[in-house]
Amino acid sequence: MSSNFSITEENYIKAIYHLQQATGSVTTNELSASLLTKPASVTDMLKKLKVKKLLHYEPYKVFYLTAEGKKIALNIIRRHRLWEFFLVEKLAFGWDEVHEVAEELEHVGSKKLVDKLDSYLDFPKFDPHGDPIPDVNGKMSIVQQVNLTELPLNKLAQVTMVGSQSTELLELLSHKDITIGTKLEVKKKFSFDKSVEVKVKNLAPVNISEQLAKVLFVKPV
Amino acid sequence: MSSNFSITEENYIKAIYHLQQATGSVTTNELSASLLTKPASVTDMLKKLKVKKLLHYEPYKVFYLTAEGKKIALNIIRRHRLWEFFLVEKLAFGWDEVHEVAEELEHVGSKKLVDKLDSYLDFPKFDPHGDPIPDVNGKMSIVQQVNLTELPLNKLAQVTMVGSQSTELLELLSHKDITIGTKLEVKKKFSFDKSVEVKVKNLAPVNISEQLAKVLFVKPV
DNA sequence: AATTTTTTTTAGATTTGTCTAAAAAATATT
DNA sequence: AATATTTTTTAGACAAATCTAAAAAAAATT
Ligand SMILES: [Mn+2]
Ligand SMILES: [Mn+2]
Ligand SMILES: [Mn+2]
Ligand SMILES: [Mn+2]
Repeated sequence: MSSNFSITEENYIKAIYHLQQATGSVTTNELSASLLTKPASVTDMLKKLKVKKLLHYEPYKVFYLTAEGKKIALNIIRRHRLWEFFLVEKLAFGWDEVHEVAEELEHVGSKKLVDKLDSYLDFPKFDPHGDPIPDVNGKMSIVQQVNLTELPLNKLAQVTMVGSQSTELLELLSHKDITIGTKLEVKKKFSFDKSVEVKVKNLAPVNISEQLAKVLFVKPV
Repeated sequence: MSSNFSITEENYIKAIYHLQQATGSVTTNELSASLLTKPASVTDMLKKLKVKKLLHYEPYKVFYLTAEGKKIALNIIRRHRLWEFFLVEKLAFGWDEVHEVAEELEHVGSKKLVDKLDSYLDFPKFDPHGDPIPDVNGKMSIVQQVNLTELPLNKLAQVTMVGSQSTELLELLSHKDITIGTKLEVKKKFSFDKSVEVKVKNLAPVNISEQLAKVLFVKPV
């Protein structure tokens, strides 16, 4: 039994979910920008999602998912992240290559497939980018994490999440020998360019630019 | 890079391929029956596939895929059967449960995904029903197989393919301890009901009805 | 060879998701 | 408070894939 919603509807639901994580609600323009469609198309879909009781929506107001809408969003995100995990762990994809493929796989709705995949992967809690994977009930692990720029000096911490999935970021992190899970300490902060000197394991310290630090999230250990 | 064709187009292409395996060409009515659509809808799509140079088609004539159309069909079939293999071998699906799921997964077109999946599965040559899996170049293994009803007495043979994917067949075969690969010999043929007595391994002989024998294909070893 | 039946195509309508252009509402600026 | 700008919605059109009903062509029957 595949999902009751079209691929298009699922993509809207997921996009609304992600956007409303920031402020609790979304605007037409934000959503149209995020989906690369025109605001007029968004309005059409909002009406449709309202009829299906997935969205709280009144004309000219901000909108947000109903409890049911959120449940469906979490299920799509579950599928997306499980497939990303599969692609990296089993098929040896790089984490910069998995998003587009997962964007398609996430729409295969068979519950049996998803739950068996979850079990096969040993119920992973985080995807290759460090984002939490909702479990079969939609529950996700919350990690008490901070941006690397906010980590105090000499406090041992572990990289938990990256804020970008670009090939360029992966290249840079590979070069610096940093992945999700890497333990590090900030040894020095330079006010001139806001770069930080970081010690990874027992290796020589490496310099991390402000731009890089901003996309690295860590959990003190 | 996903496939250039819509899911609908892919389903038509694949259906045409399977139907033309029998006689080399297909009719509008055959195709509409196989896809559960109306003949008028089929005609529309035939014109579209002709424009895309995937189909040899003239109004009121039988039609068949071009070389390009066949290539695309084989690629879809490759994806379908690789996913079926994955579902049975890795996710512990029964072979009666995989078809519908593969029907969706086959439309995820990423070449990298398919080739990596193939490699991960160790380049399987046959799917769980014994159907050959096209390789990356569209080549399939041909098995010299005959229907069980045509196997001579006392000739050792191996089950290579099943002609149905129903739960009922799987149940019956499991009960008789027969799967793809099982070695057996026909010991006796009964003309009254055309059933056959078959010896599997060193077990006591089992009786196989005419209906069952007709969906079992074997290769003499 | 003419007629009937079956098959296939055409014509026109419908649904989903998209767009552009214009109107309406909300927000910001003077 | 009036005006200008931005945001959102409406109106109408279009492409893809489907349908029903009718017309045309092919095949089968008499
Ligand atoms: Mn998607
Ligand atoms: Mn991810
Ligand atoms: Mn399909
Ligand atoms: Mn199969």
